[in-house]
Amino acid sequence: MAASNDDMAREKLEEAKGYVIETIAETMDVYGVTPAAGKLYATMYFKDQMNLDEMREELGMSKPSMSTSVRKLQENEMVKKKFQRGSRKHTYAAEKDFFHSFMSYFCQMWDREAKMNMEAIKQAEFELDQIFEDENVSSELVDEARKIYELLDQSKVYYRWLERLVASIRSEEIYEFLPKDPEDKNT
Amino acid sequence: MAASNDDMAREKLEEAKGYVIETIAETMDVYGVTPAAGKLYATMYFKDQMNLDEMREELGMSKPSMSTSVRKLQENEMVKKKFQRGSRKHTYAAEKDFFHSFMSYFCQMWDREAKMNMEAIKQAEFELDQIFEDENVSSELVDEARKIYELLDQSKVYYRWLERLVASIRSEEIYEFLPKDPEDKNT
DNA sequence: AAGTTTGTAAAAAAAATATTTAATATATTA
DNA sequence: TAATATATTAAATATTTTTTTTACAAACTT
Repeated sequence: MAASNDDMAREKLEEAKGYVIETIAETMDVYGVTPAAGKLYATMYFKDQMNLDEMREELGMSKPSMSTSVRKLQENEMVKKKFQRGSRKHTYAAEKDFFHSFMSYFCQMWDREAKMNMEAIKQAEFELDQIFEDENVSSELVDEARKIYELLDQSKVYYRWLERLVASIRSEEIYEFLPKDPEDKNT
Repeated sequence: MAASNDDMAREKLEEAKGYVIETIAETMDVYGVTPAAGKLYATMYFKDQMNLDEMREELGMSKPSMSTSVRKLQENEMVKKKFQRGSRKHTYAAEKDFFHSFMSYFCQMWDREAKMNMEAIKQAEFELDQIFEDENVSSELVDEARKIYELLDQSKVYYRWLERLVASIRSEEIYEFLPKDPEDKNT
């Protein structure tokens, strides 16, 4: 009868993992990954490490699909490659610290958003300045240009804020304002 | 010759807007919208308000496409419907405060992520507890279950943090730690 | 160095998503 | 209330994205 208890326990254990795997996979779109990559990460989350063949086996998908998914997850620093001698298979481990994944992904996104838009605004301001410098332009047009200029100027406040947000997350300063675990006196 | 100067100025003005429109559209994927919706928002950003026909005209797309895009943008609170009497056309205005869009979109996403995963973890814990309560389960299996339990317990720290982050953004407390505009003494 | 295993790139297929056309519903005005 | 204008839904089409199949390159082993 001991085996039967263990069988039931095993089933419950797998069910427990199943709930979480499914939900992580479902919410991984927040981190901009495909369903396959989401499912893969969620699966790896409960494993110590996996190689491409184990992934293919576990998810029932092709190896190149695992290869691309794992690469995408590496870009977001949600998966790390483990160097292990003795086997020629590459093995990978899921980053289990969600704070790290959060930082890596959103900082990357926001950085890109801020930099690209700041650059575009700079170009736009260059054009607008030429309008302001030309004394023969009608005042209606100058007013219109000034309105645009002010709109862009205002938006820079946001992009600069985004950049400071990114910096405070990367430096972990943000956790002084918003502690990871307010109960825990150690963090 | 005055007209010529105005023509040149007009061209520069449109070019200036063009740079910014293109880049906003390109970076709008951060806010999880389609290219069409991104382009639409970027276009509306420089307008006071628009109706569906003007959108279709401006972007050269179909009206239902504008209808769906505008609805998606409304979900993220990036566009608001303007009630105006006299015309039976609905008109819409872009939210020009990027802080508001940031809040609306990310809080929605993170809220969903935290709530769904917390719920899944609760279900998983229920299953695991049954294993712990059964004295006939082998110690190997109990250990395995305990490892999972601890992993999930640790992840709750992150989800709770996400919830507090969301709350601090919605309440605007975050701007006490990270002011919108550090130069400006008014905000 | 040859043979084998593993990983990735390129091309093709499949699936998912977005867009349009056509049809319908809703709302406004007369 | 009927006529008309506008918006939305549904079905079909097109496009994009994801996944797989196939082919190739790199790395390890003997």
